[in-house]
Amino acid sequence: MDRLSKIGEGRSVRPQTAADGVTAILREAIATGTLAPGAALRQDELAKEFGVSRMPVRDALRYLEAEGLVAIHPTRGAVVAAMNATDISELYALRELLEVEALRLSMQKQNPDSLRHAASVLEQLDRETDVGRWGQLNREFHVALYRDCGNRRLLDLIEAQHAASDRYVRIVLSNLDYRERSQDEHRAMLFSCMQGDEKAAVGHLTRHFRDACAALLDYMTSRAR
Amino acid sequence: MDRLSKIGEGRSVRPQTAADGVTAILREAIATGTLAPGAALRQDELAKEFGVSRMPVRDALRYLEAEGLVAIHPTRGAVVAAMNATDISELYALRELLEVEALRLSMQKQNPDSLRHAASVLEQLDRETDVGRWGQLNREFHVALYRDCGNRRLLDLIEAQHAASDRYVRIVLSNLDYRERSQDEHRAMLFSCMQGDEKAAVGHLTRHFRDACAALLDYMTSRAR
DNA sequence: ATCTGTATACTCGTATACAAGAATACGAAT
DNA sequence: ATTCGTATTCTTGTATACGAGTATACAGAT
Repeated sequence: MDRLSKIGEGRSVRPQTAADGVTAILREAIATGTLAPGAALRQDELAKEFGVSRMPVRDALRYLEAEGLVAIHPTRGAVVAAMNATDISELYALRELLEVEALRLSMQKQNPDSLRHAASVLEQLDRETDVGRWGQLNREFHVALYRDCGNRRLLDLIEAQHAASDRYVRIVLSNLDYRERSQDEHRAMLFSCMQGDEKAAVGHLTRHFRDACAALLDYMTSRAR
Repeated sequence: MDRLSKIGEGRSVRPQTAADGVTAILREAIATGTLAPGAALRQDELAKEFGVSRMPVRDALRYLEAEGLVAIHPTRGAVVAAMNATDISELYALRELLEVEALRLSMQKQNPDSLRHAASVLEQLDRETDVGRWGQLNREFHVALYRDCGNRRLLDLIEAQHAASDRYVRIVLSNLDYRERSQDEHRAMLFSCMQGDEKAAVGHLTRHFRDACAALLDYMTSRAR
C-alpha cells in the first residue's frame, strides 16, 4: 500500500510550522487593530520582522486571505481587509443565518454537556478583564451552543465568520454598556436552551446579532468623521 | 502618498499567474474525477508535470484547500478531499440554507435582467452536450437567480459551496433521467421567480436540492457495495 | 514468527537567488 | 504648465538549494 493513501487519516494535528506561527501573530495583530484596515503587508518586511524568509509569510498571507482578513492582489501585494458598514451588515446577516440554523439543529440533539460548557464559559466571561480574551471566549460560548448541530461544514463556516468578525466584536465589547447587554443576552439564550425553548432561544440569538450590528454601525458612523 | 495605499482599489483582475493556471487545471481534474478522492498530490510530481517549480504548486494546493477540494497535512502532503455520504448531506443542507436565503433576498429586488440571463442560461443548458459545461452552466443559472441579493459575502460563500459540490453535480447530471428532472425544476423555479411568487420559488429550489441530494446518496450507496 | 530499533529514502518546509512586472520619478516635448 | 514616455526602483512570482521530519525497510532480539 502506498504510504500516501494514509495521509487523510487522523485528526488535523498541525505540527507547529513557521507559517502557522506567522499566521497566528498576524491574525492577532489584525484583530487588535495593530495592523489597521488597508495597511500594506510587505512580504520582505514581515519576513525580516519575524526572522523567517518570505515563504512562510506568503503561506500565512494565503491563509489569512482565505479567512477574509487580508486581500491579496497578485504582483501588487496584500493589504489588511477593509472595515466598513457594508461589510458589517453583510457579515452579521450571514452570521445570523448560519448560527440560527446551527442553534436550531443543535437544540434538537439536547446535549447537556455542551450547555454546561457554555455556562462555564459564560462565567469566565463575567470575570475576564483582558480585552484580548473576550473575543475568544465569546466565540467559544457561541460555538458551544452549536456544536451538536451535526453538520461539520456548517460549523467550520461559522468559525470562519467568527474569525472575520473578531475585529468588530472587540470593538463593541470594549464598550462596557454593550458588554453588559451582551452578557444579558447570552444568559437569556442559555436559559432558553436549557429549557428547550427553541423559539425563545432563536429570538434571543437574533436580537443578539441585531444589537451587535446596530452598535457597530453606530460606532462606525460616529467616528467616520 | 505611499504607493501601497492604492493596492486595495480596482476590481480583482488577477493577472494569470502560474499558480492560477495550476489551480485551474487541478480543480478541473478533481471535478472530473481524473484525480480521484484520496489521491496523493505530490508537489514534486505535479511541478514536473506542469513544467513549473514546486512553489506555484504549493500555492495552488493552498487555494484548493481553502475551497475544500484538497486536504493538506503539513509535512505529510496533500490528498484530494474524500467524497462520502456525510459530506454530501452536509453540503446540500448548507447550500439549501444559503441559497434559499439568497433567493428570497434577490426576489425582493425584482431585477428582470437577472431573470432574462437565467432564462438564456437555461436554454443553453438544454442544448449543451458537453458534460464539462453542465456544471458550469448549472452554477451560472443558480447564481443568476441570487445575484441581486445584495450581500456579496453571501454570494461568495454560495460560489465556494458550488465549487465544492461541482464533483457531485457532474455525477448526477451525467444521468439523463436526472438531467431532465433537474431542468424541469429549473424551469419551475424561473417561472415562479418571474411571477414573483416567493413561496413557490423557494419550494421549487428546496425540492431541487433534496432531489439532487437523494439522487447522490442513492448513487453513492449503490456503488459503495 | 512477531516485534522493536535503527538506517535509509522520500517528501515537505524553509531559505536563498533570480526574473518579471508594477509603480513612481524624472525628463522631454507640446 | 501639463502630459506623455522612459528609466529606475521596489515588490512580487518563480526557481533552485538545503535542512528537517516522517515513513518504510531491513536487521536483530524476544
